[in-house]
Amino acid sequence: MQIGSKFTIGVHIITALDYFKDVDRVNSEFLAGSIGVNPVIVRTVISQLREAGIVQTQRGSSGAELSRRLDEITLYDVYKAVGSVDAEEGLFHFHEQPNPDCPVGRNIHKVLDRHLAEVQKAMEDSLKATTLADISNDTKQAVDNESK
Amino acid sequence: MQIGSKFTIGVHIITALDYFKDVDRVNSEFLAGSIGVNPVIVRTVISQLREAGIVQTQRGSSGAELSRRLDEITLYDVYKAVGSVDAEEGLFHFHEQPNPDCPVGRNIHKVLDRHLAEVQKAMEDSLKATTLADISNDTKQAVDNESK
DNA sequence: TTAGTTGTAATATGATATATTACAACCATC
DNA sequence: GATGGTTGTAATATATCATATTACAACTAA
Repeated sequence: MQIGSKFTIGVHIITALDYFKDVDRVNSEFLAGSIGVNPVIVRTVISQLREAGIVQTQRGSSGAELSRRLDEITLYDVYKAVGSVDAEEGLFHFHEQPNPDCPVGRNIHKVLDRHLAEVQKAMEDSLKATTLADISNDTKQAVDNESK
Repeated sequence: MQIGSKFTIGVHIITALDYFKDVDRVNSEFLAGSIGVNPVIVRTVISQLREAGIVQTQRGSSGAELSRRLDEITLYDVYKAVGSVDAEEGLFHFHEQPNPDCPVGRNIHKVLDRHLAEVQKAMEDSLKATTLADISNDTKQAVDNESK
């Protein structure tokens, strides 16, 4: 299994919105061209970023704007915004019908859950350690290095 | 998305193999009954645990045996054994066709990958922190507490 | 020899991710 | 205020994957 590409698409969108902030017509079609996906996917992800307060948009007019500074947006914020992992279900899918008539079956769930919640937290905390400013800077530097 | 239930099924199997080690006929059907899935799923997961050197089995005869002590088996070992996350692909699915004609498009992948590899490592390291002995002990204690 | 079991292939089914079409609502501008 | 471009979102299609199920050969224990 994998965490869906909407997460990396979200990061790509934000990075591009900053990179091309002085360029006209950075619309969903332009972004879709850079990302390599359908424009509707871009609009969907942008909608989710907007609901999360990360970008602002205006219907009918082109181009989303960032609502916060890049160093105030973490990978975790994007991950949450696009719903990479369902908040109810969690990262790990537990088998759904352990047998309540079996001592192991009726206890394993709550025993394991405690540990798995920690694992998920470790992952999410790690996502919080990187900001979109880091990604943006790394990207600009990579572009600079190309011309050498 | 979620990490498939084969992972928690694997943990359940190992816990049950230990819990019922003195019981006869702990075969794939018995385990399937405790877990609440089809016996073929159990046999498949046991096969993967065997390939990973975690259990031993004998064709035709009932009951798998643990190859190592519970405190020498971590959640990470089970996660790896059942292939919860493809080793090639990684935890995060990157959008596959970023545009090489766009400076962001042709650099975002390698920039992000470095950070995402760290996130995945944080998750996996956290899985290493719990052993099956922990799960087993917690389960036995939960069973003990039931009779109070 | 017989009954029970494992290992695995083959297939079915359902869920989910992504792509695509379509269109109403909206904006900027001439 | 008419026009062209755009967003937001619903509806649908398609492909991939997780899980379930059937089937059976290989094997073991008695």
